Amino acid sequence: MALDSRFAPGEIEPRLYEGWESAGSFACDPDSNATPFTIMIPPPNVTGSLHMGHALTFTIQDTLIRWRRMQGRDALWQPGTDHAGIATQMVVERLLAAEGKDRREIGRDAFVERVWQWKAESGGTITRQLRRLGASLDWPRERFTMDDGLSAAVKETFVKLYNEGLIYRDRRLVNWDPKLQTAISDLEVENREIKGSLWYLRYPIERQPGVFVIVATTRPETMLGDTAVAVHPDNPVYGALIGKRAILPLVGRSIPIIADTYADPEKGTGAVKITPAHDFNDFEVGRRHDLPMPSVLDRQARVTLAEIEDVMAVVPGVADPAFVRSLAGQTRFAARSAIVAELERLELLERIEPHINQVPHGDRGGVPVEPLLTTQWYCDAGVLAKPAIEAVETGRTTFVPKQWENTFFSWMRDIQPWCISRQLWWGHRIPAWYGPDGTVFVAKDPDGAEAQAREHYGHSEVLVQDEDVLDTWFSSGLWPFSTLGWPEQTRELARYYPGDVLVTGFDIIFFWVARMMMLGLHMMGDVPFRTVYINALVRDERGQKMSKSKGNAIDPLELMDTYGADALRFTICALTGPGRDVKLGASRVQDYRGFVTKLWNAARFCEMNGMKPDAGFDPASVTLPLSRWLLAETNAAIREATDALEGYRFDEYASAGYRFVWNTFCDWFLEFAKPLLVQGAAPGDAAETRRVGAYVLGQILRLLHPAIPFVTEELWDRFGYGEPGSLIRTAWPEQVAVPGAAQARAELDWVVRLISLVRSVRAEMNVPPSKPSPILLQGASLDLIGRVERWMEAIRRLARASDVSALVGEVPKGSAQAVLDGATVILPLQGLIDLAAEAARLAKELDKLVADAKKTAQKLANVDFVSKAPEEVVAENRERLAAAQSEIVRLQAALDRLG
RNA sequence: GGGCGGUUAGCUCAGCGGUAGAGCGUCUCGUUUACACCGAGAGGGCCGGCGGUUCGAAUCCGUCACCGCCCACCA
Repeated sequence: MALDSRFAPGEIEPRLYEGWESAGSFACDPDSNATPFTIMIPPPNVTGSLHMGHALTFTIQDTLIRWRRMQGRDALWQPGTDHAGIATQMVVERLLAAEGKDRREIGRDAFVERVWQWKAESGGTITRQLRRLGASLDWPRERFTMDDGLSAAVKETFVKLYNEGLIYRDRRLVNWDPKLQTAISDLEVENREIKGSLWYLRYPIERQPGVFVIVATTRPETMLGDTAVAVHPDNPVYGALIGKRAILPLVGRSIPIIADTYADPEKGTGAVKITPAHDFNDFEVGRRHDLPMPSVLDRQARVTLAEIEDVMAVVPGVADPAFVRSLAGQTRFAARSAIVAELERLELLERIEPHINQVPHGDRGGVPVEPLLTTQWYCDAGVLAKPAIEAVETGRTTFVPKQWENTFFSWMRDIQPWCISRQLWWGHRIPAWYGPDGTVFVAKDPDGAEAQAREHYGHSEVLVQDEDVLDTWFSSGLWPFSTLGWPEQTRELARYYPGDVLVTGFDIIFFWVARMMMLGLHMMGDVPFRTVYINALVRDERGQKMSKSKGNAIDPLELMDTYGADALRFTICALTGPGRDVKLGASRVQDYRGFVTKLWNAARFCEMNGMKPDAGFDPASVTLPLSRWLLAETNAAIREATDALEGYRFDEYASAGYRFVWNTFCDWFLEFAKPLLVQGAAPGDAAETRRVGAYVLGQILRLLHPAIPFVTEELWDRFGYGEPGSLIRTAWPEQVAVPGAAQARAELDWVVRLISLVRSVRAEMNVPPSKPSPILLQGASLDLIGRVERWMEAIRRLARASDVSALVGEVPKGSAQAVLDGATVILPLQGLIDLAAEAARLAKELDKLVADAKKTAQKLANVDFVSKAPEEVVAENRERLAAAQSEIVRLQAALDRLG
């Protein structure tokens, strides 16, 4: 069965994954008695393909779920994808455009059909890629936010919230994306800094020729819809104008000059134009003063004059309706230029200042958002937020790291009504129907709506369903329970809700986490998950956010092809500390690929030396110090790894595994084992070493399986630790009782330090490895001499020693010397070392020790320290001083001998 | 404008009251029963600045300086 000289992820990984999947190894078991452990996948967009952020979050989730599964929990990692309304609709619209078609041409039903068709053909990309990563999702349970069950959950929720008055229709200003021609929520708006201008406009005061009120604006094109100028009631400059009227230039409309505290005397000129239909603040001012709210931009953000036509008037030198009419149908940008030019011509442009402002853009469409007055469906998030806030305050749900709770609170405590309707075709169509007179009937299906209508009208009526669909996040918000069968009361729902951990990025705390909390608490009466682990954001090697447009995105699939999924996964674990972001480049993955190779080669060595799994192995039965030491170290590694995972410290988990495999198992255990395994070694020792080596390798494979499932499973199978493919379901390692552990550790620790010391001296003195030297110990106890006897062979090999013995007689001339605990270590190397260099080396060591001793002595001479510091700290310093002093004596003697 | 992070070895980051750590890189040496995707060794840091608390501060508090992020209606 000899292992190949290299681990070949390309062929091994897919084979193992198929094995696990077909064996049902990822499945939860609702019938089991085990405690459930549930992670709901944040459903990736069905249009998506795996990017580095996915690789990170899903690696972490898979590591957690595999670990808990090994701990014997009934683990459910619920898979699925999101229909992603806008994103998916855009993808299919682009396809249509390539065929020269438009969705309006083919009609709603045909378009939706087309999207389903697209989903059937291309929607599996992301799930295939998740498999490639090794994600152990319970695939037969895969759900889609638009499938029948989840659609039923959406309708159920909508109807309930509507009946409770928590969903309602309202006509107000909404963020409108003119490119996609749909309303979007506050969260879908991102501010971009744009270098623009601040235009100062002169609005003539009525019947006072030559008198103007000057207003500053960043959006001169909206002036067509101005219905007032506001000044602060205490404004010293413009206060006198309150109550008078101004003439709106170009339009000729007479508008009042009103007093409103919104107008800040410090900003602009202190007087502000009010355009209620195109600015959120102005809308509020308009409501307070009962102003008209004409829209002057349509759904494509082109100028429309229908609502101001009747107020336009010719005012020579100020207003010219003919000019205004020429703007109709122009884009807001064209209209801006035209209006500014015209105002300048009329000498109504006071001045222009350069100005940097934050311009709201739609995050999908990428064009500036236009506040527009429309009727939309809203969800009363304020009411739903209260229990969600309380749940986090009382710790029913906790965030890791905890600081993210502040982010959650700050948004939830100031939450705005959530606009849930979208003017799209792809999504959950709003279950509302309208009668001929506009009466609204909300029901789960048309029959329900008709029944309501019959009751309302006393006879049947033709009803028309609302054209709009729901915000994608409405259905995602139900994900933690809709995927479990709700509104049906399934046993899965009873068993797996609430989930244990939600793993996600901070960027969707508002979009998704908050909505799940609100809807989960309201619909299910309990939080959707106990813990929210906010994972790091992936950045490139220079710390820049990865994005396609910047061209700095690293493709995880490419990395997996080159280095294997395990290397990528281990890298992610190793870099995922408690901080905020992870800088990841190909070179890091290459580095950690070395670890996978190291493990593979260590296993090869074990195999070559006949280390075979033995189910009957009893760790308590070992007698060799090496075995006992290794088992004690294994215990420590198990504790560290388990603690790290408990605390979501994936970096510490990875580093505990890394250190144990590389520094403990390979660097020392295998090296110490070599002399025990050669021909001629004591057969009993060889047998025990093989057994303990095989046992610990097995523990290593278990310990690392959650992070690097493929290479560990492959080795597990090849060695025959269990049935092929069984590691994934094998118990997580527990610490074992090791007799004589403390003594064995003390002994091995000393041998390791002796070897390291000799190596260090030889290297510093440039002694060629081809020139072994004896090691003489001066002042060593009988106990130490005993150790030396036991470890003679290992010390010979690893420290390049020809022999090790107690010093008899004088120290040979020209020896290198060092101090280890109470003994002087002497390497007779006459002729091989430069005595001056050796003297310098010893002097340097001595200086260091003297400085250390002095510092410690000073500390101990400080009365405050001795009286106030804890007893053990004082004792520790006393020991430190004593040890240093004894070492100084020995080093000084060694230096004197060199003379 | 409000809030949150960060500033530790050349690079990437741990450590968060008891005399500075890791990985990678650098330099030197090395092919010895796995591994050169390797082994051995070495060098390298007034822990951003300034104050304070403490017997003791990289670690706690204050303050300043940069860097990054989130939120916000500033004409």
